[in-house]
Amino acid sequence: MAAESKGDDGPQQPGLTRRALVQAALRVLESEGVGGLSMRKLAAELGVKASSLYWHVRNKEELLDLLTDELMADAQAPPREGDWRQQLREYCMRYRRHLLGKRDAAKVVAGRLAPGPHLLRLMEDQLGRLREAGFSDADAAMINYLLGAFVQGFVLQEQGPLSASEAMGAGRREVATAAGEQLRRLPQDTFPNLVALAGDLTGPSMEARFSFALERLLDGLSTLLEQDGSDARNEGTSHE
Amino acid sequence: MAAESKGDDGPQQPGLTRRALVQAALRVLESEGVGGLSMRKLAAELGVKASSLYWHVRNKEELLDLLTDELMADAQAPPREGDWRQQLREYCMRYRRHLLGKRDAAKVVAGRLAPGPHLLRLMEDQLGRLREAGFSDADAAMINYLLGAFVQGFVLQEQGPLSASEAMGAGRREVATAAGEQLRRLPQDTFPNLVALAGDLTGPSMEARFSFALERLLDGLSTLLEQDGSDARNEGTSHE
DNA sequence: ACCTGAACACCGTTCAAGT
DNA sequence: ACCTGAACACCGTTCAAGT
Repeated sequence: MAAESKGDDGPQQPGLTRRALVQAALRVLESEGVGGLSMRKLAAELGVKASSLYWHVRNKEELLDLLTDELMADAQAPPREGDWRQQLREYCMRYRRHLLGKRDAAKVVAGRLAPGPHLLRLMEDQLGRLREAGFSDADAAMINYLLGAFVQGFVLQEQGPLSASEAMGAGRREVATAAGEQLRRLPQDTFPNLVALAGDLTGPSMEARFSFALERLLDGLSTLLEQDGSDARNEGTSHE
Repeated sequence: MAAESKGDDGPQQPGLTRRALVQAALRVLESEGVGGLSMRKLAAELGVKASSLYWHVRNKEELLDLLTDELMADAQAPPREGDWRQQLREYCMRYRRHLLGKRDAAKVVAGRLAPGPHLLRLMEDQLGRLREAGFSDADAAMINYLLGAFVQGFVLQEQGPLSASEAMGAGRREVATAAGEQLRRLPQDTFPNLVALAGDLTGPSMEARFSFALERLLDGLSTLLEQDGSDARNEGTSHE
């Protein structure tokens, strides 16, 4: 597979492109997970020895940087329909779905802000919508960061093993109800709230948790627009 | 250091307690970072061979579960003064400071929800305050989860290398201004917003970003309380 | 310019064997 | 019951050497 499309940036085909490297990394990630993504396996996927990779890439960190951007390659911005709130909601829900769709994506992306071209494209688009909605420049920049961190952090928890010792074995639902039982059995005099809210704490799906958090966040953002609808538009707080 | 206080749960001292194991792991984490925390180094810290550890702990995952809870051992709930908003703000800021204070804490804790006794203590306390503030049981449970995920996700980004290839080398400030320059140099016709907001995107400190996000979140939570201040208190939405 | 071979200094985990 | 020795199957990275 992966017939080498000769691309538009190189004069000859040296057998191994950075592009090919990253694509192969993507395949290994999908099939082996982040724990199985090693330089040696990646080399094998490319029919080459591990030491060869270091000609194209400084080290594994750099490879992961490239991979991070590649993970965003086919992410799509939502349609420009509805108000800003609807659009931001769609942005976050799509981003979450996108990350959930690629194996261990959140673990790769996790605190890796190195912005590649694919991410820049999405940032550009989102910033435009935020400014059109009436957010100040400073607020738009903050919101853009905040939403990314929010979704990434959330999916990280969602993709990781719920209770770590149960990494393999039981499904999420069983683990959750088991956790609920455990909470209910706590000593009621020292943990009255945990006992009382055992069901509320362990019942909601990740879907529901995400949705709840997102709506709260959007509520919070809307208060930024409520004051001044006047002409002092792009002079919001300056966050220095 | 670490004279073996004999504790209250074991009849004799077998030389190696789970407690001692975790304490040693904490020390190795502090001195070597999460990348340097290996079973072999941990064993060495305890004056023992790596294979011995597997008598006390199923595998490294379990060790990290225990470590995760131990990282919360000396976390403190904020004083009960001010309104709910002030208290929740303090909760989040303290949690952030706490994680920032322990090397690579966020990376260990990251999607590891296995709740140990220390975390349970904090949850119990926070849930109590949320209910007293007037949040429904379902909302209180959601908020408790949400705030934890929020702070953890945020600190993860903050503790990781900003731009990954610059893991070592330049300080955060230089990296940020360099990123700003890079944004400003983008083609203005395809990235007008990134060019215009380059300063707003790269200027704010992590402190400011966290603060902004937190206030937005708190704004969003307060809208949950604005409707019904009446008697239908603990009958909020049910999030199933 | 690009790739290999061989080595270095590591990993997590298992399991028979010791005491 | 608790710990060790030795092994297995891996890692990331370097660097002289090949072509």
